[in-house]
Amino acid sequence: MVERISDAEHEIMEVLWKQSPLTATEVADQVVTEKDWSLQTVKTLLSRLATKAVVGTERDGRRFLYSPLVERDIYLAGVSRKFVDRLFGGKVTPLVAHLAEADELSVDDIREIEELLRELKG
Amino acid sequence: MVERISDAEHEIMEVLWKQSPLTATEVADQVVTEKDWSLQTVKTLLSRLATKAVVGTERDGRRFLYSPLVERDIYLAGVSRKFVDRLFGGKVTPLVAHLAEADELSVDDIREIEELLRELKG
DNA sequence: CCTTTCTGTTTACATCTGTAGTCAATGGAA
DNA sequence: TTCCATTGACTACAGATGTAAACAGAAAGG
Repeated sequence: MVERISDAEHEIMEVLWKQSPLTATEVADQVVTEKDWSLQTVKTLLSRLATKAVVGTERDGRRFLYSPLVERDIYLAGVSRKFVDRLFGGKVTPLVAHLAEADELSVDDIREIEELLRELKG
Repeated sequence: MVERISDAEHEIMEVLWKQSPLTATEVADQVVTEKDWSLQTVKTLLSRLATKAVVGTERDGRRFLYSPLVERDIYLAGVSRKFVDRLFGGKVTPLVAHLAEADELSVDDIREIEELLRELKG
């Protein structure tokens, strides 16, 4: 069971999933292009993630190098599951239906998903 | 933009979406079959939802009748959108792919979704 | 050597959440 | 009329979260 990751923490994880290991400063540099957090904030988030054992630390002289300990896929799977369970009674179909009705699905999306499903069956 | 609804609040909303208007006690009775919350807790959650203008109140003598002010569909659409945006870069296909890979999709699910997509195109 | 600069650690603090307890008014039972 | 049960309002309080400042040790520059 992966520990819960908050929204802000998730931003940090995305950076590390894209590239790692990174120092706190490097993470901050990446993240700052999106959000406007101070270096301190990024450090706090990294500590919290380290405490949760979601990122690992490796000493490099006087500083740390941070890397994810949880794979993005594993994490996403868990989160998706919880999401679908909570809002759609565990069924994916209503979710897709919903996104479709809300015009969130383009024709291309539909084609893509159909293709995907075909592969799944094959 | 619908105000953020917390997990506990969402439970309450589900009850009201199923049936409304209801008194606090009635909501508590419904909800208690699932969760084990005290009446007080339910009342607090109802107040918070009322403050956020997500449920409306209508006086009925000395008590209130509560009803949702936000449609379930609208709410779900918003939440789904945010979810897909945040975790899958706004694309639904990766989400479906993900659920599929995690064996979350049964053959029946796949058939259902295909059917749904067919209708969408038609 | 002393001062500045990195970097992690500690502390802070407001807001949100989950989960109630308490209070005061009020309406119904006796 | 007196008292109890019901109901909303107010208060509480710990843990999570977002957002950081302050501090302390080390490294590097002068």
